[in-house]
Order: sequence, then structure tokens, then C-alpha cells
Amino acid sequence: MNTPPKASVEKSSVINAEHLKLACSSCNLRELCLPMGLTQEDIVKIDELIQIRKTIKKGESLIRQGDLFHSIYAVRLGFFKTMVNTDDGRDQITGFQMSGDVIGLDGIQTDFHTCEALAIEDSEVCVMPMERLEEISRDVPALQHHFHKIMSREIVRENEQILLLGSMRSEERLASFLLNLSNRLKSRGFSQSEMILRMTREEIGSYLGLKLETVSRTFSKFAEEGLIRVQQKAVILLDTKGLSLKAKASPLD
Amino acid sequence: MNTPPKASVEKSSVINAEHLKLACSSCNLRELCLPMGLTQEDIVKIDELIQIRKTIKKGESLIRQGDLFHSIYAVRLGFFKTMVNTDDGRDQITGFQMSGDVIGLDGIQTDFHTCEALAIEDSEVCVMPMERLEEISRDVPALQHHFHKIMSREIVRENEQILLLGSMRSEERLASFLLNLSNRLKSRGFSQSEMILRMTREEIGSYLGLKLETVSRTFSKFAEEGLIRVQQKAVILLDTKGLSLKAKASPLD
DNA sequence: CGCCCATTTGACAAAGATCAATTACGGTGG
DNA sequence: CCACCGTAATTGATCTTTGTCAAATGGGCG
Repeated sequence: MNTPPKASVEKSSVINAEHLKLACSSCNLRELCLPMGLTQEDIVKIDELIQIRKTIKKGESLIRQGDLFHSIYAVRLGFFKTMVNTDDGRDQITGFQMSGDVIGLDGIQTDFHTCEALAIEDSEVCVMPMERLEEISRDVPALQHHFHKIMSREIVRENEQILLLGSMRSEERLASFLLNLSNRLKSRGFSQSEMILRMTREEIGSYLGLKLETVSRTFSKFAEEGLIRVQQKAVILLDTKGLSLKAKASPLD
Repeated sequence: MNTPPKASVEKSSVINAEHLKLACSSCNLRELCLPMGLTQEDIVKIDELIQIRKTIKKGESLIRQGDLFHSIYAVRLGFFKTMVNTDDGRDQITGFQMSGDVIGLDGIQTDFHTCEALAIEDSEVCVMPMERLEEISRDVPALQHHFHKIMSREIVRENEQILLLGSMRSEERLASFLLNLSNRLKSRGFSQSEMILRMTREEIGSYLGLKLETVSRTFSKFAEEGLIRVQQKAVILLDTKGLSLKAKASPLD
């Protein structure tokens, strides 16, 4: 793990098996990760970006607060939570990341990570060394702009989270959460109405600025009202329209 | 305003008055805006980035939700608030920007702005066209990396705001707010203990996820405890140590 | 099969919101 | 220059939402 196998990626167009396995151009997440409208030449360059993948077992950290920054990570499969903490020990989940999502952008500012990313499921990420990302970006404007879009997307997402935490009440928060999750699952080809929650009530609570009991009660309330069906981690959205009414806010999801 | 005067910036080293007035290299905010360790050549290139400044009167919007994105703005002087809103009319202030701060990064993602930026004081901003920023970035790696740091800084700042909104109580929120403001004023050469608040109690409340009455009461409480002195918009921090204790969180400010 | 942890649910407490009244301030016009 | 007006701020009384504490139930994993 500490001595990652150097994938033998050459400038030549000879594509060996190892390369093919890692190439962005052959990854089934490429619509989520890669900019559109690339020339063949651009694609070859971008494929050089990722030469390492990393496996993180459930419960392990991908990055910790204070870690030296060197790479951005793209989730290939699995599920992560990212969190920051107060100096008296409380912590706050700032996001849940699934396939196609990017982790580690917080590290660029000071060269140290300010948050922790922990795998909630067995996971795999693509390692994108920042230096190389910037190098290739200078060469491939489409990648450059795409990377800026990804950072901007994170800013917009956090804006929405601030809106949620600053001005919504518990029912609105949970309804927004469910609808947002549903949309993200849909865009990844999963069912948008039936889902298995990867996180605990406590983790949902931390993310939404609520206590776990409040999350549980609100789930039960939604179930009574016929909006959803809940059985532990399994949730079925029965009335998306009704949920949207509960979540009066954030129409942009 | 719609036909911006093209500042006559030439490749030659002849620097006319107009150019000098706009040049980043001669701006007294350059420590806040510009990367360090630039060559003379780099500086000439970066000076081409900003060819327009824009004046925004108190109460006017710099950008509105839905506006087409084309530029990032750096605040030169004055004071802004940025906000997002729920579709039932409530709105949430996501940040206050003062000189050296950057506005508009949210627009990169979709080419449309998702938030509004409104001047709280008469203000002036430097307009940085995104296209030109990316162009020059490709040429000047130090600028490229610096821009990435600025976006990362915004992500980290929002993380801290999420931490505040998600897991701090009212006293902690207000104490954090005051200490943070104090630090930002200090880094701009102002007094870190005496300040004139540019925003109303309601705006502070929106930013902190509290009602204006709660903000007012908490100010009064801090004053009773001898931590601060408050007289309307004038605030003096008497006991920074004590305030830090109140704001147990976010040691990174 | 049993233990441990997650979840649910209930009763009560507390923080902050809401409603309302009063005071202070800043800008404007006489 | 001063009085007046409208907005901002303060303060009090009460109510609502959510947090806290506690107990019971249910599932998953070894």
C-alpha cells in the first residue's frame, strides 16, 4: 500500500492491459468524471492522469485532518462520508460521496487537509495527483475548465447545505435529503424510488444538523403520512410530489 | 457600462496611466489576490487579466441568481453579502465579502449564477473574465495554482460554516462570527478589537442561522459578561480569550 | 443462537422562535 | 440646526421545535 505499483503507462500508443484497466477513457464513470468533446489526443493525455487506484475498506480513512495534500480522489465505487470537527470533539458530517464524486479539494488551499474522509462501505478511488492534474490542465483546456466546474459544483453544493442548515426545519431537511439522494442514485442508473441507506440515523442527523432521535421520528412521521416506507436502512419513496412539498427549498436538485 | 472601455494594455513595457491604475501589480491588495514568487514576465501577463473595474452602490446587486456567468469578481473596496434562497422566499446569507475576497465562483459549474451578491456599502470590484483567467492560467502555473487555492479556500470556508450551522449553539456561533471578523479585519490592517459592523442584526442572524432577536440577546449577554462592548453597530472585543472559550469550535480561523 | 448496536418511541426539558412593545439611531426636510 | 420619521435594535413574555434522557424493540453478524 505504501509502495504503489507504478502502472506502466507509456507515451506510445501501445495500450497494455494494466493501462486499459486504469484508463479514464474506458471507465464506466466517464460521463461523471470527464469533460465532453475531447479529441482522441486529449483523451490519451488525460488517461495519464490516473496511474493509481486505491482500495479503502469500510471504516478506514482515505484522508484525515492534518494529512499532507497531494492528490484529489474520485470515488470509483463504494461510499464515503467527509467530516470536520470542533476542537471539543464534536464532529459534523459535511457530505456523503458516492461513485463519480470527488474528495480532497479542501487540501489545495494550505497543502493540508482540513477534513476527514472515511469509507462507509468497502470502496475504491482513483488517485489524481494534483501536480499532474495541473500539468495536464495547462495542455488540455477542456480538462482545465472541467476541473474548475468540479470545484464550483462543490461550492454550490455547500451553499445548498448552508441554506438547508441555516433556514430549514427538520421535516424540510429530511425531505430534501431524501430527494437529493434519490436524484443522485437516479443519475447513476439506480432506482430513484427504492434505496438502501448506507449511513446510520446518527450520521444522517450529523449531516442535517439534527439528533438521531429527530431523524428517526421524522422518518416515522413521513411513513405515517404515506410519503415513504421505512424499514431500518431500506427506504421507498412513495410520494415524491408530497416530499417536494415538505422540502419547500432548494429547487435546484 | 455595457461597452467597457478597453484598457490599452500592450505587450510592450510602456505603461500608461490607465494601465497603472488597473494593474494588479500596483494594487495594494496584491498580497491578498496575487500568488507570491512571480517573475517580472508573469506579472506583466497577470496584469492583463483585469481590464475593467466596476462600481456598485450600496443596495445594488453585483450578480443575481440566474445571471449568465462570465467573470469572477475581486472586491477592491466596500462590503458585500452573498445569499441563496428557498423557493418559498426565505433567503440565507452564505457569506460576507470584503476587500480581497472573491465573488462568483458558484457560476462556473453551470454557466449560471446560483446566488445573489449585493453591496452592503458602496463598493468597487475588479472584473476577471473567466475565459481570460483560464487562458493566462495555462501560461502561468503560479496563477493557475493560486486560483485553485482560492477555490479551495472557499470550499474550506463553507465547510466551517456548515460546522457552525450544524453543530454549534447560538453563543458559539456569534462568538465564532466575531472572532472570524476580527481576524479578517486584522489581516487587512484594521484594528482587530474595535469594529463597525456593516450588516444588520437580521443579516447576522441569517448568516448564523438565528433570528435577529437571538443575535441581539446574545450580544447583550456577551456585554453583560464583559466579553464585548456593544453600541448598535459599534462593537469592541474586550476579552478575546473569553470569546474563544465561548466559540469552542473552529480553531483554524 | 445470542450479543451488541441501531432504531424506535415516550416523557420531559431547554434553546431558540415568535409576538409584541419600547427605545435608539440616522437621515431628511423645514 | 433641530425636529421628525422610519428603520434597526433591545427587551420581555410566551410558545414551539428540537434536544435530552430513558426504555424497549429489532436486526445483523459472529
